[in-house]
Amino acid sequence: MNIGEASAASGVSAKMIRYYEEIGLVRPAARTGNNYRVYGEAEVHVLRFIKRARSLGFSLEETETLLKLWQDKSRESSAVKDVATAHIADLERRIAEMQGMVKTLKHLAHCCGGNHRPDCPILDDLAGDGSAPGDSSAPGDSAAGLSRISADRH
Amino acid sequence: MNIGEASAASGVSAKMIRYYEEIGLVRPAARTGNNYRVYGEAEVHVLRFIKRARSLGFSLEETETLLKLWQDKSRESSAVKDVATAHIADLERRIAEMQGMVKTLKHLAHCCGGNHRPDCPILDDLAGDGSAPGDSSAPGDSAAGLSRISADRH
DNA sequence: CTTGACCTTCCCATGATGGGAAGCCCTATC
DNA sequence: GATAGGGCTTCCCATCATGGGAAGGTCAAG
Repeated sequence: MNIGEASAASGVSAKMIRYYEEIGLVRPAARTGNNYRVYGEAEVHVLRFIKRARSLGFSLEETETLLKLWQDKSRESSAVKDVATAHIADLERRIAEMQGMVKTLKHLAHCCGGNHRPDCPILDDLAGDGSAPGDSSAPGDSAAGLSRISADRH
Repeated sequence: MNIGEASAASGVSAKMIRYYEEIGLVRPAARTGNNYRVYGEAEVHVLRFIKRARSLGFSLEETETLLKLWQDKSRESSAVKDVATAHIADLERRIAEMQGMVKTLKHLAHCCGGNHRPDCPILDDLAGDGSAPGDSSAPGDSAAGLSRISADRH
């Protein structure tokens, strides 16, 4: 199996398969005479394991841990559960963080007329108080165009 | 005000203030004779605006848009509301995605004994079927140590 | 005059992924 | 046999937002 076929069989892009090999997450693939990587069912199985772990939000580092536990037949299931439990806690923390943002934003959006008039509680909140940006001493427009952000996309 | 004071007053690190200037999110600060950046209240106000927008999860690109709207006195509040609404939708999409992960993980963790024995439904799920990694034809351990991931931290 | 705390610019790293160039290999078609 | 196309290789670069740190200039206090 070439890398393209292994990619199709595992759902991991060829680019990522090479990357996983480079960082040592998977063992270096065997090579044919023409220097092509060759894969068997076992390697594809490992790639699918990684793919599944990634889809559950595990980092590559956590995935490495899980992969080692998977291959360690004398593992204790508590070790696996610990990794999963820590990951759940991390996800829940991030979910709560984002839910807080959503709550605030929904409140602000609800209070915003969303019409042709300029008064906007969303901007008022972002500004901290209700004042406009350049009212005290500055020349006014402080955003001079995000050239690097908006233009350098290709 | 030097950059350190502006940083303390705004909550934005000096590193980030320089970066925001570099990418054009904020106007280049005035300089003193010794080439130090100087900031006034208006600039700090802008930095706080950015800080608040970031804390609500807006990207720098979205923040740029909001900043321009803030400074555009003839804006229509609907434009601001549109940005916020799109961001809320994005957050909710990501929250739902993570909640799906949590749901699956909690189910698996619930089914896992978490004891000294090796059988583990979490690993079984990641493996797709119930088989072990190297059972078909491979030499066994496919994770050869994530040297780049685990060792190169400094 | 030294020390320490600032400031400056410049380069590099993160995490996980994609894009793309330059070049080699194989197969199918003309 | 030549050529076209597609797949493979390595290598470099980009993302997004942020931090670390080096090398060197500047300033104020001791």
